[in-house]
Amino acid sequence: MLRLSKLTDYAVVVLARLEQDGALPGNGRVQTAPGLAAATGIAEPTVAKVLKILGAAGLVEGVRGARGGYRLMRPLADVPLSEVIVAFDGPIALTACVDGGVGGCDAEAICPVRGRWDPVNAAIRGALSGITVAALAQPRFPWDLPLPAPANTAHPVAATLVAE
Amino acid sequence: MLRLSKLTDYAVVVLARLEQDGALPGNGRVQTAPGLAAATGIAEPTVAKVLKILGAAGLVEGVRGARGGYRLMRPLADVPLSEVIVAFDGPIALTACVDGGVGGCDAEAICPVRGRWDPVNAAIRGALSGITVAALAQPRFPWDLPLPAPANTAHPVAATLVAE
DNA sequence: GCCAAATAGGACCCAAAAGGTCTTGTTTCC
DNA sequence: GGAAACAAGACCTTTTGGGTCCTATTTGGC
Repeated sequence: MLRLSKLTDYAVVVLARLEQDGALPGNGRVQTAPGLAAATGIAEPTVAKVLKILGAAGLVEGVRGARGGYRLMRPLADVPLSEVIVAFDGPIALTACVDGGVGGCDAEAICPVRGRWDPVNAAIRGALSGITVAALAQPRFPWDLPLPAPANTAHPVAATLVAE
Repeated sequence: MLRLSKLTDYAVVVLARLEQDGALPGNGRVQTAPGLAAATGIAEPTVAKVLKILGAAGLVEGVRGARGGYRLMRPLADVPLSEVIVAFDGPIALTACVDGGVGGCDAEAICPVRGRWDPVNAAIRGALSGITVAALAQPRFPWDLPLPAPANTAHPVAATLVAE
């Protein structure tokens, strides 16, 4: 349905809560999975699963043992939304037969749209790379956002497309 | 998985084939569902289903009876990709709790990203509205594309994002 | 007037994927 | 040594999409 998984949505909420609680790199603060579950209203096993995936993606760091917990590895202003989506939903591609894939489609010889989806996928990727998780979580007004670090083209793009 | 349904993919192929066969408004030419199935390699019942949905969306017109068939109602250069996606996948929205939806999420009171997904969805919609079905089907080189009618910003956007 | 061809519309079944929960193991602090 | 918390994986349940089939209706040709 062109929807991303619920876990991705939960992940954004959890990440926002971690930053709100000050569980950032540098200081020693961490936040436990049960604590995040209580704060966000998401079931605790689900929060644990989300944090594990975020840890594997390098977005959070787990501290084991008593008084352990999780902390962010980067401020959310440096985390593009696409990175979270890729961690939970896999590579961003709208169709299977894209990005140079050769096998799998038995109508390849007569398919008139072969390879044509690539710009579409690139457009989606770009749009999602240009929005940081911080932009979803904190500010009250989108025009107050700091521009993301890698691509300064991101913001004008979003602004243009919103006016669709 | 941030994928659109296979039916949407089939729809683009079928639409492209219809235009290729000259089943356009104005002239009397139509193309039958079995004929399209043979030409595209897609199973005939599936093609029939795709055509029914396209007909309900106002993209193709069915002519009943013997020597009947389907024809396009608009040239594909006037059909934004988003229109096809909406017909098969429903409204383009990455999450459930967007666009002013109030009920359904029991953590609404404490959710820090409430309403924040809207610009993201708008960006995706805009990107998909700026690409026509004709752009996916016919040209050999993307820089030869005619600019879509409603929004001339579409092409620069895609070009920028491809360079991500 | 009858038959064949083709769309219209819906119901139905199957398979795959996602969501969520649980269990076990490991680490660290008190 | 015990408790608290993360780490990793297996498992089950539910939902959704994909695909097929059936019946009704319409129209052209004989």
